[in-house]
Amino acid sequence: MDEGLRERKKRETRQRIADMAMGLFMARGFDNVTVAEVARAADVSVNTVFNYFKTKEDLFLDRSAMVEVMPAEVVRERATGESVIAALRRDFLDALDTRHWRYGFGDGSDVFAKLVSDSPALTSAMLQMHMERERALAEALMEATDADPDDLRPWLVATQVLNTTRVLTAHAARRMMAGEDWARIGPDIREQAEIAFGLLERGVGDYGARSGAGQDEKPPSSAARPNSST
Amino acid sequence: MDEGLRERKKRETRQRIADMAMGLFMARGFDNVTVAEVARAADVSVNTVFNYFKTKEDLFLDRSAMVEVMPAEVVRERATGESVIAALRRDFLDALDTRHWRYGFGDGSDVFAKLVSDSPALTSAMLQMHMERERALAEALMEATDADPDDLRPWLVATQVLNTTRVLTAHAARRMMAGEDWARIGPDIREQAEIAFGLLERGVGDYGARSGAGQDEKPPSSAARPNSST
DNA sequence: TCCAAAATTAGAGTAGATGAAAATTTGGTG
DNA sequence: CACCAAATTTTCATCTACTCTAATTTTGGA
Repeated sequence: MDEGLRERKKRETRQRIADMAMGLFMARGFDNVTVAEVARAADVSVNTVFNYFKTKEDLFLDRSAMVEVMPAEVVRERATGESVIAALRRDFLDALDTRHWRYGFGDGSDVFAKLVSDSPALTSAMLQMHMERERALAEALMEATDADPDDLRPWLVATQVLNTTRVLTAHAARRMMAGEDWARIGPDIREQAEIAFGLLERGVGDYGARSGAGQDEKPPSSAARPNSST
Repeated sequence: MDEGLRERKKRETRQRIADMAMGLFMARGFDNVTVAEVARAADVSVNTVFNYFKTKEDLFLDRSAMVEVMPAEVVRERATGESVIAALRRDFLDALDTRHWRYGFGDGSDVFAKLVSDSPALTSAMLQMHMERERALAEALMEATDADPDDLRPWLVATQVLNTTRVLTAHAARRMMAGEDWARIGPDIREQAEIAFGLLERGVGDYGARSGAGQDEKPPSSAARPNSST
């Protein structure tokens, strides 16, 4: 009773389309595959494809769309006394250790990333998804802090933390795509993550301040200065 | 000798196309105007339009594309002893005072913003431009700090500061679009900008940390705590 | 068995974009 | 001035994503 034959067939059809699409995309790149080809491969009409997926990009993003709301969830479920940054850092480092795909650390994340970076359309779609994540996180932060609508801090914190993880993820992806071994990448990313979240928590400070002396090369000033909390 | 007749005509044609396009977009919205209409209005063929502008979006962004590199320039030309954040804050506040369009504070920026927010295609194009700005700023920061390619701090700082200004600008635009008077918006934005750049410089800290007491509402802790520098 | 709703398909059309080959315009030269 | 070669524009043809409407088929249940 839970799911009639009709519902099941629909789900199967949708899945078949998505699978065939992904297969073709992997083999030949997103832009080099037409929706018509996907339809043929899935043995349906083009209209049926667009019936299940609003755009061609959705064929690719289908699953990853579920990750969209996750940072917001992490914040909502954080422990008492845990700061927003602490919660998100914990989540990020956990994903790093377990090589979870929610931050692009999964095993096949490199081909995924290459597919995206090779296609302007997909890149654009990923950006939109990123904005959606920001919005969701900002809303969660507004709830969490009871901020009034004109307080921009939820939006600022949301964009800062999500762009931080985005930069970290992108860097990891770049190195994975270059064929580097995860045994080397993982620890490096962790190190960079500590720095990155440090910048977030304790601020950028006088990063890049020009002084007479040559302390510019790797400013240890702000990033490394532990001046508050924990 | 500086500019032959040929060059001048090209420039004029390009300008005529862009002007006609902008006029139509303003009047009827970006998505409701076809390239064919723009071509007819400018009295050229569709292919000529695409000869001058790679995409329809470029018809709209033409000029604003020049703003793309500006934050990077500001950093490159900052004074000795001035930190990156300080330089960009100075530039931002200056634009705020003078209502300069480079941060969307110009007089017609609201219609511009409305046009963008009403069109998914334009919104997407703006996001791409934002990423390009980030890349340019990150490169400038890499130069400025002599960072090696695997140091992510330039990228982190770049994305944080540019997204900060983006949030501030977006908020101003929203209120301008709502018809609010600049006399009210301007000072508010300045106030929010102080908070925002403060978060950047001194860090998010334990923003949103849940404690037993009810100090969550507007956490004065991190944002307001002057714990380092200047 | 048959009906009504749901799912799929067919068909026509729009818009952005690309490519190549004609046609026109332009700058310079004999 | 006449003419050539290069640059510019136009014309024409084509592709692809996507939309809409009207058949057509499939399905669940009476």
